[in-house]
Amino acid sequence: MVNYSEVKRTHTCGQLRSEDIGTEVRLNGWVNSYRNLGGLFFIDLRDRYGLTQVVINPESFDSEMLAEANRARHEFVVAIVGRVQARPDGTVNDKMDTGHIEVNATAFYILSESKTPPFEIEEETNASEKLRFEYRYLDLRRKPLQDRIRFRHEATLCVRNSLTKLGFYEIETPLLIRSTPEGARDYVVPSRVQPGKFYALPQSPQLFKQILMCSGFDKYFQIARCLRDEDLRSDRQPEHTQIDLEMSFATPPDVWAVAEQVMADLFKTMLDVDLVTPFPRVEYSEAIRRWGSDKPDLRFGMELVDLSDIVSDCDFKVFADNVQSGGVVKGIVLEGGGKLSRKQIDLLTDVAKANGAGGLAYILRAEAGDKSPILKFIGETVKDKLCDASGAKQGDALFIISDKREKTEHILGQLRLHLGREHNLIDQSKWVFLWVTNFPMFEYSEDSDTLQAAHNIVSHPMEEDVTLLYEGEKSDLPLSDPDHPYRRARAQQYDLVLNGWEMASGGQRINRRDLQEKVLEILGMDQKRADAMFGFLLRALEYGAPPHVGVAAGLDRIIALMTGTESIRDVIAFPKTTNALSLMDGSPTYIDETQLKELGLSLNQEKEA
RNA sequence: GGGGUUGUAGUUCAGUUGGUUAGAACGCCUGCCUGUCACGCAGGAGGCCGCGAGUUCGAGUCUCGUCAACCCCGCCA
Repeated sequence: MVNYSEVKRTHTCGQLRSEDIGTEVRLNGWVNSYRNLGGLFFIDLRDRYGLTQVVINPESFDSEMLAEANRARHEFVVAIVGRVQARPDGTVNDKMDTGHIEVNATAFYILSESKTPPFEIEEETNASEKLRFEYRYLDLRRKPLQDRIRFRHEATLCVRNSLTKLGFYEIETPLLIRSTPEGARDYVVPSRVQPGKFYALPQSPQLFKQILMCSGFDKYFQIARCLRDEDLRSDRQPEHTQIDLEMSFATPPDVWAVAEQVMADLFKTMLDVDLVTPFPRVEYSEAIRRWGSDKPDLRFGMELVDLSDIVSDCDFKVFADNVQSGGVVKGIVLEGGGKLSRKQIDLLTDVAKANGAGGLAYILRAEAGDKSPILKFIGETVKDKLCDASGAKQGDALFIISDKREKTEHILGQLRLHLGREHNLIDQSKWVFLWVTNFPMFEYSEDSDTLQAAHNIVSHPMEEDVTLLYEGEKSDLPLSDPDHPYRRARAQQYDLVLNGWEMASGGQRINRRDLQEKVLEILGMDQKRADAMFGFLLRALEYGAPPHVGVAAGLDRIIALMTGTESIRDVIAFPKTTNALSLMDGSPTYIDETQLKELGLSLNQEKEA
């Protein structure tokens, strides 16, 4: 057994260049590949910094050590001692950063053996995620993952630097907090010292950062872990990381400027991309109206066109009646879509139906003439008007949805995205940021006939809409009516959207107890319950709470977008599956009876054998 | 909670109408090979066809259930 301190590396595997020729070096690393030519023997040694070719010449090697070198296999950890030399003419490898040199080994030691890995450690693997998650330590050895983890570190550092320069303090908030079961489901942690009671893991540091504002910490930020017990997606993990920040004596434009500065620094530092600030801003209502989404992807056009007026008294009852009863008829135009086949149209209809549409009307403007299943109902005149109004020209396709306003816009928004992707209308090289502002305070839930916070219970109403919160209780309108005062109230609440992804969300917070209580009341929370749940915040608001405003940005999504991957699982070292399992450590697990007993818990469900 | 796709060698996949001994590539093992870098050549080992029932003379293939991975809807203030 070799004494490691004697063979510890002097250089990394990505370091050596032609200037180092002649230097005596020691390298440590993993055997990335080996090529035994029957005597002459090559090993590519890998570490996080790169690859270096080691050549082993039997003539300069004692037989014992040669046998050892022959024993080396993929992923063995080895140490070599040798001299850097130029590669012979014609054997330079331009694909490698270290391709002009090699290390001529004089000694070789196996530091740690490896079983045959379950999948090959190479740049592009086609191993399933299931297998990659189970052996995440091997998956993480692959260059794309190494690069993304490095990128994430540097990006996070950049964010810390930017915010520090802007005068923000990084302050940690607790992980064990009280459960406030509004919104997402909490992960809970039983207390041993207080049997029967539970902590919750934070869905975000929201309330604590507001308390910090009350404490006078002007400008706060945190790279904060947030936990939500909800179903997963490729862009959702049970634990994700937010760049969370809050500032006092400020208004939304102040926070936008900070967020824009952080993003601009980040994109300049990491990608050498110059972002144009300030980012465009659009009101929520306008975003919905024009793109059918509160997070529109503006890398392509295809805006929604309102066609209601044209069809309000046409002979096609489906359209006319819908408009008469308060619905809308809107459309989008696919340029060059006039030649879509029946089958393609059927698929689009499926997309529309999956999003709640009853059907999908269309007009195909082909050379042979306009084709449309509704032509016989609407007639030539109305058809021409529809085409004119929507800008559908010869060769284009116009898709039309007729339903209630919200539903119509939602369906077309989804259809727009689908078409954008399907027909490659999205310029992948673009970074299009957008602030969507003035979200509604409340959202109506049809299931329970109640209102819910559209984003967050602490959002301050638009100043001019505060009175609506007090008019609402006197209103005769049902909550289901979009004209109810509560539903007309807008919040000083905004999202930052990048390429159709919600990247950040924030708002002006309520800093008065009475207003906060009013909002909680509208959300159906009586004073007692509000006090039990949010009493600590309400009390803090009674002792001089400064006006404050903040934002939280999803770090995982930012890194995913910046590194060009669709899934945030690719930028998290140890992600969970869509069933919230960690395949590597096998969590979650059952726990011992003694552990349960200590916590005062019993299961009402039989354990598996 | 609902819908979809998938599950066969270590890995990625093929496997006909239900029919003899389930194939390929890569990886792995052995041998040969002194300038390879996707090294090459020759040979070899390797299978609970996810799991459990059922139909059938006979199931990788058909049916039902179940588990898991991924995708979509719901959900995610």
